[in-house]
Amino acid sequence: MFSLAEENYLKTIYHLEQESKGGVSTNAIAERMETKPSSVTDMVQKLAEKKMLSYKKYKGTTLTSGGKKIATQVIRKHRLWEVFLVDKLKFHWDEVHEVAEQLEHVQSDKLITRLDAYLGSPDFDPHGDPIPDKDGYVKPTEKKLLSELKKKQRGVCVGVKETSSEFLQYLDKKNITIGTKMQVLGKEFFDGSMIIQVGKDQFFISKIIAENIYVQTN
Amino acid sequence: MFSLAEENYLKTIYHLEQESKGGVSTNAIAERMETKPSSVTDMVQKLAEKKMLSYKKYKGTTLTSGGKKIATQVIRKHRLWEVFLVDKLKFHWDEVHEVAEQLEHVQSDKLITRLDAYLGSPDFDPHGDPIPDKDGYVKPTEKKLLSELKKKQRGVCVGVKETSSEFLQYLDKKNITIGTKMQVLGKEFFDGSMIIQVGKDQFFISKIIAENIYVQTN
DNA sequence: TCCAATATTTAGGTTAGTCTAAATATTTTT
DNA sequence: AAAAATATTTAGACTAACCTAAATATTGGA
Repeated sequence: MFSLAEENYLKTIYHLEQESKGGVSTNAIAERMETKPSSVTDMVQKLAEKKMLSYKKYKGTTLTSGGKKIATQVIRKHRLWEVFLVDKLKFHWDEVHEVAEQLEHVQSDKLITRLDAYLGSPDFDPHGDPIPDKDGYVKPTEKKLLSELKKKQRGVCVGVKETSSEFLQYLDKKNITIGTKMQVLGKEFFDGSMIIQVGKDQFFISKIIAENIYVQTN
Repeated sequence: MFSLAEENYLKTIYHLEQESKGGVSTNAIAERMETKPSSVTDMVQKLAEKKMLSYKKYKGTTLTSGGKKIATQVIRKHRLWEVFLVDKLKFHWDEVHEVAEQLEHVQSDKLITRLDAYLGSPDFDPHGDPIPDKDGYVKPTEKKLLSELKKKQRGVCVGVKETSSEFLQYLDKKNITIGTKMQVLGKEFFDGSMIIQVGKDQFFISKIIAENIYVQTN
């Protein structure tokens, strides 16, 4: 139904809309997709004709409900495949993106239905990002930075902000991964460092670390 | 490295070479790929320039060793994905082809290595076709038609020739699937029909049926 | 062998998606 | 509020992969 290029545009526009509520500019799309603004104009006009987004010359664009549906389906597929790669094929969470980028374009409803079931209908991908359901609905989660938690508060790791190998290796060493529960035992006022409980261990982390771990509270 | 179209041409040429030893004609490729001969000529010339096949105008083409390597890798991926779909996602063996057709073009050596291991390094796909190894080597198997077996001979079902739903359903009903062991108990001379043992059952099959089941003998 | 049928290639055109360069809008600065 | 800077669009071109129609080669039969 939609070409690979069209799907990628819709996906990117969806992400940009999430990041900064409101219309998305031509240049923003071009930069994110590593393409030229003139190419973006072409494609945006084409997708607008297909009613996938609403667009006024010089005024940026927004996804229509139709466009949003396509975008979330692509994102759903991307994230399900990431779960597959990590859970089943034992990839590291920092090396799945490019492969998922390809797998997300495979067309087969049955495949996705089955894959989802096979993986146990996960709610989050290996980076902690929520997986849209078959209707494109994304559960609105209470995602905060670990650094925002107060003393005694608990949270579940649902993702990271920084994704360098160094950082991920640090987390591995501390046994922090998606789904890891943690509690703030103490917080130092002057530098924002904290002592946290993770499993049976307690240890010190700097503010920098705490600002790069997303936790879900409930 | 190679485009989707290029990979598909190489794969098709490989299959055609197997089927009828010797060079492959432009028209044969066009027919198999449901495209026009003129398009084939274009692509064949392009692939010849890339040293993927050797080609003399009006004389047909053959894969070079480089082309063979690409082709077998694509086929390897196709067949591994088919195993995944059937073994893990519980697809029926007659509905995996189109999806595998898409999955086979995903580029990632690590993905294939891991997938292969995850599936237990299978030797055959769900249709009984052999899966090339990482170097493109295809184990030369003693594959015969069931109809070629003599009385008392045993074989393991490794595939089918006919792939219509009707036929596959017939096989299901008789509990014949890939890996099913069978033995010829008796053979009728005048019409080629036979009585075979499958598991605990013995039953009659016509020559037509026997001519559409591949078995491996050893 | 030579002609007709068939196979193959060439020539020229189309579409999707990209690009550069130039034109035009919008926004920011003064 | 006009000029300068920036953002966006338009115009025209390119490539990959396809197509149709016409030209050319090969092959098989009388």
